[in-house]
Amino acid sequence: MRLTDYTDYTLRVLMFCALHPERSVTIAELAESHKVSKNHLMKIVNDLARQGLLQTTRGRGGGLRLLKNPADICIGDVVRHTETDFRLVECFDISQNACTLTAHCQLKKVFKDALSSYLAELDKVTLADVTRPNAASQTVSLPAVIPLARKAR
Amino acid sequence: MRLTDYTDYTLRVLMFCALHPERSVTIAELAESHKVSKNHLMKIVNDLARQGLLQTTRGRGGGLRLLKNPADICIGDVVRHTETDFRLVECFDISQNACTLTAHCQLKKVFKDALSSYLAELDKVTLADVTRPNAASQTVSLPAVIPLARKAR
DNA sequence: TTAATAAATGCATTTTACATACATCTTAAA
DNA sequence: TTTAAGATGTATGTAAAATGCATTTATTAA
Repeated sequence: MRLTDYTDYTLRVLMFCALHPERSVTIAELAESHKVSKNHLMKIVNDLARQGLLQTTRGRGGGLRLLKNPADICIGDVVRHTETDFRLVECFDISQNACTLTAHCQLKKVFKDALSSYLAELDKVTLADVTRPNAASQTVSLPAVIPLARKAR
Repeated sequence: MRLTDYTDYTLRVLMFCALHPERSVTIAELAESHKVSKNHLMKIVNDLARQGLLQTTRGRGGGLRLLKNPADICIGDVVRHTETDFRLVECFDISQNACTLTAHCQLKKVFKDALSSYLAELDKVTLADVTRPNAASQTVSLPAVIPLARKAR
């Protein structure tokens, strides 16, 4: 039960862009900064662009920019997109349901509820929350009255 | 983000035993009934025995028996034992922390809270709840006044 | 006291998802 | 028209999980 690096990196790409709203960020820069395969990041960036979260520009001087306000990007939604396999117990997958306790099996619901609860927690948080300069343990999404760090280094 | 089959089977072993409290259940029987590798079940049963959840008896007439009341076995605890890798984002693992946004990174807490919320949901449910004859969507643990199905088939 | 049955254990192999690497193409700007 | 950037597709590597196999140990019934 763990998230993929893909999800991890996706969040980092978004965070990095959110922290540098005044300029274009390149994949090479991200790869360097996070010690990650450039190729892997390519796919991540591409997916984010298809989702409409990032604007990408090719060619010299190109790079990435956030297309949405960080306060409008919810962590739960990002994770829903990047994590493809939420299968929890076999009964979840009706096509290969081999559970012989079907009549009694309430496991489905139990894990479904747990997953909902997990995602609901992530839904409380936005990209703005996790990139806001450390106001320790302030994770609940507030109206974005606190300005984002600009030109922060 | 998915649970392992190991966890899945573990729960099924426990459920099967809970549904047949009057007799010993064998691994062969479980393997047959659930179409699962006997070898895999061996390890699962062994782990459960070490945890004190199952009593195992070798030799002719041997098999498995639950050592606890199903109402006292909480699904959350079972999952905590079987799922070993709860790593969610890299920052979780301090030893290889390569996050360069450390000052800003509140991701850790976010995912930690989500995981807590997930497990808390599972903690609400016991083995008795999920083996009780289908009183649909009755998943909250009640005092075990409702007798378990006996000699049920 | 031996044969049969069942679990325990250790090691080997297979499978699969994920991660990474490589090659080529397209786009845009200097 | 060259250079810098992303886009895309394919191939390869890798590690965890799942499965399989062989041997050992314990128990009981004949």
